[in-house]
Amino acid sequence: MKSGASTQAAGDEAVPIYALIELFFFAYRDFVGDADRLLETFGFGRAHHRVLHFVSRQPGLTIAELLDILKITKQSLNRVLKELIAESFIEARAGALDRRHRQLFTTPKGSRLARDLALLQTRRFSRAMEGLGPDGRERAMAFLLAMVDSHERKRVMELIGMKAAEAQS
Amino acid sequence: MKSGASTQAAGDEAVPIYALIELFFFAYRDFVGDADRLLETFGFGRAHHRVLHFVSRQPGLTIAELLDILKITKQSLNRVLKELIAESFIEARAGALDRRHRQLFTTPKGSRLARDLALLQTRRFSRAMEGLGPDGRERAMAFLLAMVDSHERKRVMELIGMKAAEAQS
DNA sequence: CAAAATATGTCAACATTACTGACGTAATTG
DNA sequence: CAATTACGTCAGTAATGTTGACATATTTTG
Repeated sequence: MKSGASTQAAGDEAVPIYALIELFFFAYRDFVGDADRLLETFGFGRAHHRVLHFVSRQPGLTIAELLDILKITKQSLNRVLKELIAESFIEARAGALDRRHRQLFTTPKGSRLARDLALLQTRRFSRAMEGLGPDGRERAMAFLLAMVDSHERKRVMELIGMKAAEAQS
Repeated sequence: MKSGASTQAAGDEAVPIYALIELFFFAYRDFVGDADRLLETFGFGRAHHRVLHFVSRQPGLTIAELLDILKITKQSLNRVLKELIAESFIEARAGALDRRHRQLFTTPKGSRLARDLALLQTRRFSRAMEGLGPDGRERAMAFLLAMVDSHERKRVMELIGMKAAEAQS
């Protein structure tokens, strides 16, 4: 058995990489914190943010498609979606082809909030990139993509419009 | 005004970096998912994980110090801590110097679970690193550290035992 | 066309994790 | 000994998630 290998996949002598575990925890906490503060001023939480984000990114999304992305139950979605619709951040129309479906769209007000939230988070990324050299962004994307479950990776790449070639380091 | 700058910090024409936002979201979801599944078999949640993790990393931690790391209220901490103590994953002893303090330690059982959880997450990191070239780990750490709030960065570096020199790209 | 399947909405009950506020107790400090 | 500190606990509330059951509108199928 090779000792000191970089992968340390063996079950015997593996040493936890505490630094990465804790960095990921703190980085994500501060990342979502940006959005949390803005959402609070509207009386919204993270659940509202996720719904607003994916509807704004994929206008015309149906309830079923949204549930599949968020992986929550329809009862759970319904509460936050109802609030977003009641306060005119999102609009639901009967499906164009199949009227049983409801297609979701952001209103101008909803689009603006979604964009403001995304820009807050973009700002944190941009600042982080400043100290990371010219290929920092590609490297960060490759790292994050590699952290995603392998069977979900293709779907995530489609969602973000990433070409397969960009995935390689 | 410089247009097309890589930082795009200006308020006018900034374009959200959706790819990074969404990758970070999915990567973190799958990362914590590993631990969630193991914790479920013990009837524990993420709150228990965080407590167990930091106590195992810093034996002798007091309640106040733990609250400061987790940034939750003592009432919130108390419930999960009580369960972890009741099921002998964590032990609380009166403070060595000041008996008002309670110092927290993991039991052998608690250490084992903490280690298993950390190894699950380490495994995901290790696999991710395989496709990222030899300096993937340093690059990932630099990226994540740069994503942390600047005023928290020093403290996080101390916690993970990172020297200042390693922070530069 | 009637029956079945599909997409969604809704009601009820419950769990986890967080919060605020108030009060109690033990130990230390001045 | 009085004040402060560290912690525990009780009560009430909120956000987000769950399961299960049932209603409604629409489309598809036999």
